[in-house]
Amino acid sequence: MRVMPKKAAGAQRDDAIAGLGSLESRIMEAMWRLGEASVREITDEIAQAGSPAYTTVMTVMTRLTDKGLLSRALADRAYAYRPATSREEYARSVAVARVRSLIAEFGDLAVAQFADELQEVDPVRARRLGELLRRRR
Amino acid sequence: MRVMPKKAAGAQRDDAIAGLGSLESRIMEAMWRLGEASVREITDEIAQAGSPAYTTVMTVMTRLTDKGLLSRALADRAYAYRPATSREEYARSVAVARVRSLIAEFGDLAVAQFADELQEVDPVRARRLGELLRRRR
DNA sequence: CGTCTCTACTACCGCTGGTCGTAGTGCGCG
DNA sequence: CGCGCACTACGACCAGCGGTAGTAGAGACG
Repeated sequence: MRVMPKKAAGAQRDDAIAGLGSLESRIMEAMWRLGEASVREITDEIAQAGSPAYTTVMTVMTRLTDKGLLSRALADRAYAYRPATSREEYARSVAVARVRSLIAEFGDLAVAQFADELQEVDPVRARRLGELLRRRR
Repeated sequence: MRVMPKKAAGAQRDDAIAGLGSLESRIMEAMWRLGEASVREITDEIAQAGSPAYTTVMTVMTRLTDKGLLSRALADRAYAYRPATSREEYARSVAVARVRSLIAEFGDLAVAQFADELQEVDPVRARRLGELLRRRR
């Protein structure tokens, strides 16, 4: 059939967590909140804002499974999904990747900018980092 | 006409600098190397690897101009392009953006990971960062 | 058996970036 | 003076990603 271009799709890269799209983020948030859930449950859970269709949620959850962010197991008749990693672990791994590529790509510049930025934005954290680096040597 | 799918296109996000595509990167590198150049000159300059067609280079250079990375001025009959910013400036601005979003998104986690990673990958730079943070307070 | 629900499959949209062909335009040379 | 060459403008296609969703098919259940 001719799909009605109801709202105009397209990835909008907005509030997204880490390297995920906006819906992917919302779903992961819900998954971390619920721990284990079916597509139905997630659909209901994120129903307040923008309510995507059941099948949309399913498609995205399948993609998240392909990406290794969710795992699924048959329970009853529907799949029971659960996060493959904790939110913290995920955040950590993304942070590590980001930091690593930052240092790899920019080297000293990254270090200098990091110092500047941290100093400006949050001197307390800057102090803390100084401590960390001092203690560790 | 029906375009021959000669090689299959699609952005491949490989060796790319910063937030640019691979061809965009190669072109910017060449531009920074040459300082000022025409589409022809850049086409020749990057001709060794994968040699994109003249019009491909032109299209991408136009896009880079739209993005504000290049500026152009009519000289003789062809446009004379030049980098809008130095390589260093560009790298700096990208680094700033990356650092900023890293800190904004991950906060303490970013700081901790940065320290860890730097320590592991490059203790010398870690020491330098410690210096930077100490001196600045 | 008909209905409901869930999954699998398929497909479209918009955007980005790589890849070009074609048409139009202007300059210089024969 | 007119033709051809070089350059630009425009448009188009391709592929991948992420959001969006319809349809078909299979199993559960009344």
